[in-house]
Amino acid sequence: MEIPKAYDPKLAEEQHYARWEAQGFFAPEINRDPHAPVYSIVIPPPNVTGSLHMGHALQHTVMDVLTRYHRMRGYRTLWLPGTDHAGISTQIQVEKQLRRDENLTRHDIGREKFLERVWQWKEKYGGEIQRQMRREGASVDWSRERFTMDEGLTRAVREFFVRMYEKGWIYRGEGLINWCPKDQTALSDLEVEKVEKKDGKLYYLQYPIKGSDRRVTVATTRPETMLGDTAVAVNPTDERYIDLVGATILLPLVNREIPIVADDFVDPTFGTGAVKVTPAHDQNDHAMGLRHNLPMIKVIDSQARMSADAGAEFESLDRYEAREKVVAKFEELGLLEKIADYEFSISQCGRCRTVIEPLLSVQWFLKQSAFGERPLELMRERHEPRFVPENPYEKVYTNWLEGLYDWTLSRQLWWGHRIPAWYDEAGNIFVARSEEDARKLAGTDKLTQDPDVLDTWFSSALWPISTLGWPDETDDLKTFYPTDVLVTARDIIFLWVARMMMTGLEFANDKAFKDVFITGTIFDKHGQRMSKSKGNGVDPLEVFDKYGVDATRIVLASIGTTDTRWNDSQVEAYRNFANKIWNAARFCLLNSEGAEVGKGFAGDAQTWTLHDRWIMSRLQKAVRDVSRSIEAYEFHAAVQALYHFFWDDFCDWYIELTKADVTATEPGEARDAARSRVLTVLEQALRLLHPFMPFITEELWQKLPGVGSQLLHAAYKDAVPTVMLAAYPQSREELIDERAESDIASIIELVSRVRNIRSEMNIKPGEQVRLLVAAPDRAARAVFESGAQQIARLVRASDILISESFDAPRASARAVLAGGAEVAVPLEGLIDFAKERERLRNEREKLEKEATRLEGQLSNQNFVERAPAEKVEELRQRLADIAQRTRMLGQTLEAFSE
RNA sequence: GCCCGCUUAGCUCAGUUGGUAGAGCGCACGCCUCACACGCGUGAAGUCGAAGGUUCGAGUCCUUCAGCGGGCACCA
Repeated sequence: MEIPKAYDPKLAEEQHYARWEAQGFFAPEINRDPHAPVYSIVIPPPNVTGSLHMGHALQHTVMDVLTRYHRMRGYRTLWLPGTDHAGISTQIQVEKQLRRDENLTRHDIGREKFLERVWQWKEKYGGEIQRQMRREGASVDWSRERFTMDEGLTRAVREFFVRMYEKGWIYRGEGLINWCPKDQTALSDLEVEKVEKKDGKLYYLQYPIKGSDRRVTVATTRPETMLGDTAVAVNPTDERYIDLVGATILLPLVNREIPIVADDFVDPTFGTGAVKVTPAHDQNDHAMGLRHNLPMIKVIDSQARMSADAGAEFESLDRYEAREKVVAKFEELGLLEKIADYEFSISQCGRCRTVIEPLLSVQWFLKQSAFGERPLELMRERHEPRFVPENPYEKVYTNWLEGLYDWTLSRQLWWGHRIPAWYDEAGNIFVARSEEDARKLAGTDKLTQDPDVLDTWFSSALWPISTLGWPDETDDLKTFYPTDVLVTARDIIFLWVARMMMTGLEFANDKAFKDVFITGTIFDKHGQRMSKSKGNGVDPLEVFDKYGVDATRIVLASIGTTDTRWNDSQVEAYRNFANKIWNAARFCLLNSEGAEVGKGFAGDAQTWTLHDRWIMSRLQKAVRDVSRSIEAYEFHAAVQALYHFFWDDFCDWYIELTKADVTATEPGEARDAARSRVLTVLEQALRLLHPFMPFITEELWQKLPGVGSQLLHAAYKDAVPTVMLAAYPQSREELIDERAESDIASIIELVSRVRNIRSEMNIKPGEQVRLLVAAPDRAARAVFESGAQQIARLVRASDILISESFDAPRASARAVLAGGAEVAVPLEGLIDFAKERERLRNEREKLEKEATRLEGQLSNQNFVERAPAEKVEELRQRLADIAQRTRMLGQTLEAFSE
């Protein structure tokens, strides 16, 4: 068999995915066991405009590991993919294209034509991320792929809206909302980000009081809004102003008479203690306006320009121009007291970073406070969902649910779910599942549908149920809901995670998912968040190209929930690991004649060689640790267990220990058995690795002699053989053999000590040494005797003499092993006595230090009395062993010094 | 202002019931040893952010502080 020396990931990556997909391996229907347990995950739908970034790759890897693991465990497994229509982003993308290619705006071509364009765009460019997911090896069920604007999901959205409206939780009303003047739409509070403004200014403006010479000074960061002031507020307890409450102010520039009102909201210690009130353009002022029944004058329009109500002088000025002009006017009038430097934070659009304008307008809202009760109850009573890591996310989630406010649902966009509300000519509202229903309700055909669409997160909130068929009671919904885990990033816990919980509990009467796995954030190597605008993102596709998908995946899996700085060297390390796997398999395959997976480990374990019993014992422990770790979402631990089992136990020791048997020139039963065993262990390791490294494991598994449907999990027994449907190994406790492990451990220690001597004494690698081993303990001696040939091979010894005690030549390098065995390497003419003495002294020093520490601990009465007896005993044993070894080293050293 | 997290070897990170500090990379030395130089062997390297406390015993529990990073509230 021709097998290249180095693993080329491309070959495997190009072949297997298409075959898996075509064979239907990803769909739950592949599972033929009617009683199989169910495991399901819905993907956080990436934006249809998006392309893969590291965060996706991380989430997808975690989901795929879980999916593949459970599939191999025989679960009826569904990982459901899909994309989000991403209202604003997509609309803007298409508008840009329209402008670039045809110099048209959406208004030029009209709503209907524009939407056609968006759909065309989606068909043409929307498949990018799906292609990239195939590259990742994501084992999603493409037959169930969904898009948030699909017919079924659209129906779900309308159903959601209508039911909430009927319940009175959705309402239409005037409110002060976040308006993005660039995107020309309302935004929910969650889509707004606060940014510190370091070079901010605080303007102190003086307002004259009518019928008095006094002036009240107010401080503001937005002087232009004074044109819309309808009051000045002071704290009722503020003695400076108490006599002014009820007085009238003559508002400069506009000459409006406005009252001074008293309101607890005002902090007397801030600014001047007097606040200008602009109810139409500030959240707090709006609340005060409602409390005091103040007029609400809109002086800024949706373009962030001053309106007619701002006065002829200011009308149509940009808000910032207006600001300057207002300040200049105040200065002219001698009413500008001062301008102070002031740091504060401004709200900006989360998408385009334009400064938000609070605007008073009529919108649709959802009363989330009512909606949040059941998720809170679920957390309090059943502690669900379980967040991984629990800290700090459980608290973040809970705190948010405890302080819910109304959600602005409507968006002044064209691309999205149209609000299912119609108006008759009198302006009456009819909310219905279809226009037809609305007509029936209204008793007229003359209806106009609300032009707005819903916040994209409205449809996202339904994702786990809508993708499974809700509002119909489909089989999928019955089978796969609730889902097992949601894997996502921390920044959408409120926007999405909490809301899915709300809708799931409301409509499907059950939680949307049992667990929530919050992935870590991947930063660049300087600790900066990766972002498009900074251009510091690492493209997963490039990493795939450079190091292979499997290597990237296993690194991502071990990142898991940790915030980490990306560095390629880790991926390189796992690229090397992949190559190690490749070459271990290469070794097995080059020596596979007469051998088959599954053979060799038949019969009584006691008839196997020591190293066979050892590797099987190690394998069981690895299997146990890996499974446990995956189930606890501790992927890092799982990866470590796999890495060290494969590299250290299997490659460094097992293959080396069995090599002589496997590569024996004489064919025969013994050689066949040794070859079959190494193949069998390899095959099990490939299965264990498969969820993390799907491509290389499939590539190699397919090459192994003896693999076939008998290795598949019973639920897939009719399927075409593939490692992805093989049964995930289960730990067999009866094969754990502590005796074999300690026996091999002593051989490993012996080999390591001799290698150390060779290295320290500068013995040329090609040079053979003689080895003398003295083991007073009969059992230990038996172990060394049985492993003599292997030991000789591993330390390059020409011969090895094992006895109860020895009288080694003086010119020998020596070491004392745990348990009191001793080893000597005669080095006639080669030994550097001074160096050997130093080596031994160092060794003794280390032991003595340890002994001193142990003695100290054991002579502490408190310790002996209070620590558990077995702990004390353990330390005594250790001390005894060390004392003996120290003595022996001392003797050796003495003999040396003569 | 309130709440939370992080601080362990030069770098990136593990360390889950408190009981001899770990990995990978990097570094040093020696090796193309018949699976693998994407490799093999050997080695050096940490007062576990600081100070207290609880305990026979603390990287691990408690308190305070410092640096970094989150979340929430406020921001006239």
